[in-house]
Amino acid sequence: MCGRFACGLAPDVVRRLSTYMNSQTQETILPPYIDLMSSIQPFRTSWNLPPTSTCLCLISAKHLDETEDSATRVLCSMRWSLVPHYHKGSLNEYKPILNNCRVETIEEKPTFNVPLKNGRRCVILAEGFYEWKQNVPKTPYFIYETEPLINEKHYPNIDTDKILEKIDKDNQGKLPLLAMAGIFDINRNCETDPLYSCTVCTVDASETMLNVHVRMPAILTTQQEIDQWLDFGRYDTEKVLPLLVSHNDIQMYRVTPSVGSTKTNDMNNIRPFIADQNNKTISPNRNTLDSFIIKGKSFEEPTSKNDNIKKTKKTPTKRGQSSIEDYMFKDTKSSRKRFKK
DNA sequence: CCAGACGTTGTT
DNA sequence: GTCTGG
DNA sequence: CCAGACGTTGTT
DNA sequence: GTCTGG
Repeated sequence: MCGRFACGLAPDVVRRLSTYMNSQTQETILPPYIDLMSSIQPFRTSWNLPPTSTCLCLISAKHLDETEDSATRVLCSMRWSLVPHYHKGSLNEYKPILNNCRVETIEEKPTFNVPLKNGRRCVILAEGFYEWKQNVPKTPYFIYETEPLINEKHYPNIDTDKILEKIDKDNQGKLPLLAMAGIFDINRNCETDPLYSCTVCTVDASETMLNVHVRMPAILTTQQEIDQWLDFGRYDTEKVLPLLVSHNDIQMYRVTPSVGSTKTNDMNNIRPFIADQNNKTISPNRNTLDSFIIKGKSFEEPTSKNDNIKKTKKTPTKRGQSSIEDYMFKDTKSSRKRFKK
């Protein structure tokens, strides 16, 4: 499932990271950014985005301009939590919080199938998402595909070029972005007309994800998958729904319990978190990853009777030799797996 | 015909 | 327990 | 998703 | 808007 995520990168950075090769023209294109939520609730960079907040996503440009080719992409902001096209009245009068939609039943639910028939598919961009393991006390994890930048000196409020340089150098050019498949709709009855809102498609948890939860977002992993998911002109529903499968090429670590409150929206949320012997919080404030390692703390799973969580093997950490990998769940198997219903 | 629903999650 | 706000 | 509130009256 | 139930 996906009920909270992080996107602390400025729209301009996300835009630059969304540079793509147009499959029709073979041109490298920097997509335009269109803040569709500017008059309602403009996108704000945050490491703690809950349902109903404004997020960033990619859609086909043809949704906004009929004359555009459907392979052309646009980066835009939308409300996360679908407000269906049929809803009448104000935004807040719509009670169900539709932040997720189940892939298994997407075609039998009118709320999702109608936008789907209109090709309203989007890709919601995040550095990673959070999941609370439902033990006592419940413990939050940050789940991601590519390691995010976790040195606050580098973003969000610095020069875009410098961040890109940093990603290129420290992240081997891998993009610290997760592409979650989503459905969006347009509501023209609200006083906030038109309202663009989206929902994250969910699938059964993959092996790695099962450490924490039984559902997970459908993640798109290649430019080809993103191309097909977005290009409703060339790929119909039947062709693209099979793209939405459990994905196992993810990593995760525990994060601070303070991520529970949406008031806490700083970068500490996506740093590895370690509890002390009494399971009390060691505040990650001002700590960099290195300072955890220097304290010699290991990644400890909370234990409880019902817990069958896998423990990561712990090797004593030496100063200066440890890396973020010491705090991760590791994948051992292939990146993809299909799970039968 | 009109009225009313239209959803996911987790938990029991 | 249930709703609202973020 | 989680956290936090959940209320009225009269008076300053 | 569109489907289901009465």
